[in-house]
Amino acid sequence: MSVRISGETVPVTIGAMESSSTTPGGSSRREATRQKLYEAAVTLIAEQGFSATTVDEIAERAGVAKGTVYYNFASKSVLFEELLRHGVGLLTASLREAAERTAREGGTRVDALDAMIRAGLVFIDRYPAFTQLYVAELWRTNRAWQSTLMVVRQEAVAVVEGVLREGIEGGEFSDEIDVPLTAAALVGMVLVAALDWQSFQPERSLDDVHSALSRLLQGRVSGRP
Amino acid sequence: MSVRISGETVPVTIGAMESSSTTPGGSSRREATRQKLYEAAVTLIAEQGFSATTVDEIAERAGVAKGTVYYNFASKSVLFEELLRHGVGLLTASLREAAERTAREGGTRVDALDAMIRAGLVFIDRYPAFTQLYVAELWRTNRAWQSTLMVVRQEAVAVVEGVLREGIEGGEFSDEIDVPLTAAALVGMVLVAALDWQSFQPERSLDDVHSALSRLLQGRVSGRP
DNA sequence: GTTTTTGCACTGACCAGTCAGTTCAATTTG
DNA sequence: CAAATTGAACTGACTGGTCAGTGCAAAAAC
Repeated sequence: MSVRISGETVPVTIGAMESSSTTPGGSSRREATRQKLYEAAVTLIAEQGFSATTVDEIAERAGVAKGTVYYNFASKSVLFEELLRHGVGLLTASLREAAERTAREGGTRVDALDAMIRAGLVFIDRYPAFTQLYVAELWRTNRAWQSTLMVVRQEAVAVVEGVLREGIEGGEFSDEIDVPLTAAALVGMVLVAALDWQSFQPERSLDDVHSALSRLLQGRVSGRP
Repeated sequence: MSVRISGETVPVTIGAMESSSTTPGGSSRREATRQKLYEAAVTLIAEQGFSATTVDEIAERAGVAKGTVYYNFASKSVLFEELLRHGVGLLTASLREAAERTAREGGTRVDALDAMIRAGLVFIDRYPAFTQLYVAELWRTNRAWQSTLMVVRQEAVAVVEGVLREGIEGGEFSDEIDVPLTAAALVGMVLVAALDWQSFQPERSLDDVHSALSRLLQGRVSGRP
């Protein structure tokens, strides 16, 4: 069964619903297979892009039969969409944890931003392929998973925005800063610096990158150290 | 072959002209067709990605037959590669111009960076689709045009790095800043803030975005205005 | 005995690239 | 001038190949 919505034919899961996309519990065997498929898909799609990556390739790299892919995911797009949700979920949790830990330990909001920068770098260092793929898809229009991306992006950016707002309320930040734009700029700063680090100077340490970004955050670029 | 007219040596398009891919002169008809193809390709690829965009679509949107695409470009990849070169060339020229203008008018290096931020924003505002597509491809590995991208990226980033280095030499910037990383971070800041502006709050003015980024650059986030 | 996976043949849509033929503006010829 | 010629530019039907998704019987795992 399917329904036409704005020119796209969208499948409607009625009845059944077995495990559903959000994959809450499920048998651990199934979950392990899904995990293998995520891992295979993420690197292939990061390298080649979504359309250029075939389901056969994904199955082969995961060491699984093609039929298994379709047993676990309704389609190639759905696999990808769930992969996105999964990955950004990890990032958001990590950012939130960094902000909360800083607050708990009595740090300032600048400390919190700094901790989030580090958390972002650690994430990118650990999941470079995912980051790459996410950046490549985020600003595209007219794609099936567009709305998923927007929701998921907002979750992550909202964490940064939250810290900025708290800082303004507490008088730590100027109340003239533009919260959404500044948050986006900070995210971009970390994202692009980290991707460049990975791609073009992988020999640098995470601490190097972190301190360069800290300095920029704290306006210690112009003037003496 | 060439002809002298009023002291100038003017090339005359006679016969063959093979043309070659770099398209220096070429007949104006041909050049116009190429331009139409660039414009059609840039928006389609930005929306859908390279692999998901068909040559038929590009031809149709350009109002041209499919054969014409192959008459003008050796392949779909070559069309794309030349498009990349073309676009980044425009950006680099614009950044360089901003830096030079500031220097000529006696501005500081911070002024130069600020002018380059603005130039970047103006560029992205004018060519959002190109920017989007560039970001989506830049960090991919294993693609045919990988080397083109690296060269072309370095040209643009080098302009920023140049200004940073001059600022360090002149004592205006701390000599502890990490030039390549800071340049990448600055580019990322502008890129992501601008793309987010375009995608998620297009009603904001360029000046709004510019002043938010200026503030961040000058470390006026924490503390009073 | 139920769930999950396998292996593999098959289909129908789609698409990059080709090529024989057409158009047309500029040039040459009578 | 007009007719004939030239060749670059363009056309679009066609081809060979690829790939998402299907169907299913048998095996494996739990």
